[in-house]
Amino acid sequence: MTVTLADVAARAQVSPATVSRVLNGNYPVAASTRERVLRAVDELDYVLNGPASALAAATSDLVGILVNDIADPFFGIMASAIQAEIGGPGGRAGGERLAVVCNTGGSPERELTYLTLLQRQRAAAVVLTGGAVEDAPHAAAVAAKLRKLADAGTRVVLCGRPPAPDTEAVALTFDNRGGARALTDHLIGLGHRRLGYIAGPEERTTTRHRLEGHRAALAAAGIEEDPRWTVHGRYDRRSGHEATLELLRRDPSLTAIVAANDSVALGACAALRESGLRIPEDVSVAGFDDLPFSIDAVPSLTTVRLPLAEAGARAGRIAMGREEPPPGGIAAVRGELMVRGSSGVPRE
Amino acid sequence: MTVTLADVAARAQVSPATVSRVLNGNYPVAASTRERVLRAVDELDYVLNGPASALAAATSDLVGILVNDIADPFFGIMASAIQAEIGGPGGRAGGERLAVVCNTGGSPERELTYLTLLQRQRAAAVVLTGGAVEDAPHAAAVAAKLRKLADAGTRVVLCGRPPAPDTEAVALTFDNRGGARALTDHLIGLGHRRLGYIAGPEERTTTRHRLEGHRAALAAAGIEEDPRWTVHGRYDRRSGHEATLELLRRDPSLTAIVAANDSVALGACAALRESGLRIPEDVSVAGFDDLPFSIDAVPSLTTVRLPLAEAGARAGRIAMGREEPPPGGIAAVRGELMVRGSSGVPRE
DNA sequence: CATCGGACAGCAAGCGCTTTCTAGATGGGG
DNA sequence: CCCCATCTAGAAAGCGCTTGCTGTCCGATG
Repeated sequence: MTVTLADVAARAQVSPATVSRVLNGNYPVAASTRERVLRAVDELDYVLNGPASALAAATSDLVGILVNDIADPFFGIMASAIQAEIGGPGGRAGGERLAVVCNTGGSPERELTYLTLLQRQRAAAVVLTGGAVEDAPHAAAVAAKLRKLADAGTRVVLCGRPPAPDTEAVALTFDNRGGARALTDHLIGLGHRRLGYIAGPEERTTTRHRLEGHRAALAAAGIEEDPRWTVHGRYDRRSGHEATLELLRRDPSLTAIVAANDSVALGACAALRESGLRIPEDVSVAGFDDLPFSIDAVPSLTTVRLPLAEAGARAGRIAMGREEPPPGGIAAVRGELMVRGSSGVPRE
Repeated sequence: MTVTLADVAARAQVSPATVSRVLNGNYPVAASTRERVLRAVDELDYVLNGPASALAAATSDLVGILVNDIADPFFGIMASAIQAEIGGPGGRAGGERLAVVCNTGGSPERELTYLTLLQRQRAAAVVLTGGAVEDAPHAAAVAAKLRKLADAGTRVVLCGRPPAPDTEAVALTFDNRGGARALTDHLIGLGHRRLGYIAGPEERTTTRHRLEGHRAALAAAGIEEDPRWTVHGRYDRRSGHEATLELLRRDPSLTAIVAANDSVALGACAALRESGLRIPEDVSVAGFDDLPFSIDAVPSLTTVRLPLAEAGARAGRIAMGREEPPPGGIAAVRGELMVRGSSGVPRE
């Protein structure tokens, strides 16, 4: 029924071993023989059996990319960059690898299951993107999994994620703390003293780091933070909308709102506008990430640009062994403050 | 080194066959035996070898999702919905499948290569999303590939993509023509007579269908189209920005601009604003797709909502054989006109 | 009490490929 | 002119799992 290596070998009048060697190209085969084999492959329309070769060679050409939310451009951009370097079809890399992205939906269990699935497939490499969940047992489970993957020869790279201790995983970490600090510093510099903060989900590292940076800026300026000024939500627009209304209810005198990311900031803008407040005359708004749509917002969004594509590309290259990992296996990727129209001098 | 089925069997004092049956659960195994096996699996931290079982069973649990651009929420939303139904970890489905998304970047060659890679992996199903390229040889090559995949037992579903003739592939097609028609009808109804159109890349089905719908509306209203009113570009914001400036240069008297999709529309809005034109007082703008950010634009975008998530979910279920394919293997998915602030009565 | 059928468990034959080791050529140097 | 180094191709042993078929044990049946 299906064409096998043996069929090709028969047609080309060589042994299966030779066909295999032609296809893998890592063993000398005479040019004439090679050509004969390739012709047979073509004529029979032969397609290598992936599982069989993975089994025999004890390695596969699968590379996994884990993302929290595939519908979010934040992850889409990174995934795209990673994949381009992994070299799926058409990539810069030579061999054809199946770069696959797995959507964890932010759930720790799914993350673990995907990791197991990739381990099961004997993946060549795995790149984990996005913040981790701050749950000790889960973190330990993930670390154990990563260790096992590394043992099995799978290269592990973390992109935009804190390092995993006791692991061989290379980590490219975003400097969320520093970016948030710079952002709030900017707002304080404009004269703001009462700043609302819409944070992400409580248990995520990204959430915590950004919040810490924000608070560090407040502390440095001698501003005592009012607990009512912080609201937690999800990393989406809707959440920003709701949280803003809540903040406004709690303290109508806020002059600035700092959001966990750009989507949240956009939701905040909508809520402010609906409440009859002008941006930035009445309230300044700031986001984080600098996704493509942020510059198109009206007014355009003040935010922190994260080099998502660059970091992803680098992670991809490291995963493929085409770039040296950073010393110590850890590198911090810095963000850049982008001051735009949504932030201004506070009223009064 | 690595733990194998045989190791587990030895530890549980049963034969490898029994362990396999416990793990696959499709053969009667006494409860006590099963428990003993599971304990051994746990103690040894055993992970099934995917390639080996795929080889032996001649099937794998891999499901491929092809998208044009993973960084575009249009595809992200569909992919997410498909994946949720495929049942990757945590999905509704029972078995654990590795749902993987492959980024073709809109390139026909990559698309083909990914298809081959999936065929090589003996994928259980493949879902192709997004418009196809209108190139006869390529279309034929894809059709041939899809036929081969189907022959090998891979279920093939097209989501938001025109049917592939002579193929067993099930197609869930977006009614781009109808949506575009309704959108332009709306604009004409408001009184617009000079409408610019920013189309997508020339050779894509989606581009052509939307443009045809637009032109049908013009024709029905007896409006003769000026060739200068159409500009082709890519499906991104930047393209919308450039194309709008070009349209304005060609004919400053345009009162409406219809964009190939929402991202393009946003770019158009930015360009109009920079040119000192108000939306919709001076120029109305319309998009397509109704992505999440469209409602947040200022003014919010008049567009056509495509039920991306619903269509993706359905495609996923069909791919898993959990839902009957539509009669004839083809179903049209209709869009819904969303009239918002960016469209209004033309000036003068 | 002998027999029969059902419920489990094991044997062993592959699945299609890779790779080590071996063998046959070939050709150049001593 | 023979031998050895160099190339190239083949034989065959798995890789780790699934599954058809064959047994075995046991309670139920006549």
